[in-house]
Amino acid sequence: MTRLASHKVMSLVQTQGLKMTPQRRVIVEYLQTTKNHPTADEVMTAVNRKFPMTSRATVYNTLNWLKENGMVKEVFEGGVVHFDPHTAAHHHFVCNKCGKVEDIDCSAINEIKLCSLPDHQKVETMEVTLRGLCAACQKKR
Amino acid sequence: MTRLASHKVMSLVQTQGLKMTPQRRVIVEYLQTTKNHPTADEVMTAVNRKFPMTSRATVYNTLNWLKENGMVKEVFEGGVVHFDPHTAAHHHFVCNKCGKVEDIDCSAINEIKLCSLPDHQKVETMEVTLRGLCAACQKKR
DNA sequence: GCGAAAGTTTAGACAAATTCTAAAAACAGA
DNA sequence: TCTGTTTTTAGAATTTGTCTAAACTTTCGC
Repeated sequence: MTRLASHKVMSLVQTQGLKMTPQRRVIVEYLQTTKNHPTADEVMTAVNRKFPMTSRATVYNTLNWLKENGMVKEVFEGGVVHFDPHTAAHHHFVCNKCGKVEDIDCSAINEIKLCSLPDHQKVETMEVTLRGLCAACQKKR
Repeated sequence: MTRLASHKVMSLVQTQGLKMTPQRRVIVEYLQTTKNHPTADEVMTAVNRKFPMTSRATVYNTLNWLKENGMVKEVFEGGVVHFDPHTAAHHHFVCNKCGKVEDIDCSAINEIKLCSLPDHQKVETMEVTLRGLCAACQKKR
């Protein structure tokens, strides 16, 4: 369940000769504490609660930088791009009704066995997306 | 390997009290024959070869209507939204190098067994995304 | 601490993708 | 054919994301 870790961000900043700014700090903090997979817009809103002048460019630059360095993953669910700060191997559950995306621990899914692929592709990683009804939407029925 | 079937579209049209127009027919035909996962823009271009006046709105309306009725799936590849007319249960292989997406037949992946989910979500469908190197990119090495 | 060099942020312009709107056109049934 | 409804169309509007140049911070040697 490895989440985005501050010390990793700090060492990235150092080894790349970058600077740690308050904006970057707040974006990383928000990603660390959120339970969801926020959209760029949700990150924007959260950051603006602390720094009302933060521009879209800063949010996108920071998210893209984190993404390029493997600190967050981009996921597409319900027609919208989300950012997932949970980068260790894991899977997703998407609610067909409310669109919410939840992390599913690797251990919940038994070993997946592949038969040989038709085109002999070399598989490096695999991820499973489950779809259905989340707990909350089941109750609403 | 079920692909978008005309008779299913026809019965959708009937049960929903809609009309089968030439534009809808051409969009469905294009989706049936393409080997790829086209973007909305590619569908637009294809349809305009037969009906040069077809507007964006019509293309998007039709694609969204097909999507809402489960006749096509929206997939996100290389930062762009594509439409996948191949709706029977199947999986995807994404090349980490060239970004190409290939359909993987269900039979290539053995039964996936779920342990009980932490939050008791009700799973309806599951799909696997494999990532690695496609045949072409392996050769280029 | 101070100041210079480098990296960063900002606001707004820009671009692409998608949705919305109002009027014109096409369809299906009487 | 007439009528009412559904569709299509062109273009405007919105959304999402990128780019730019000028102003501003951070870092680091002094």
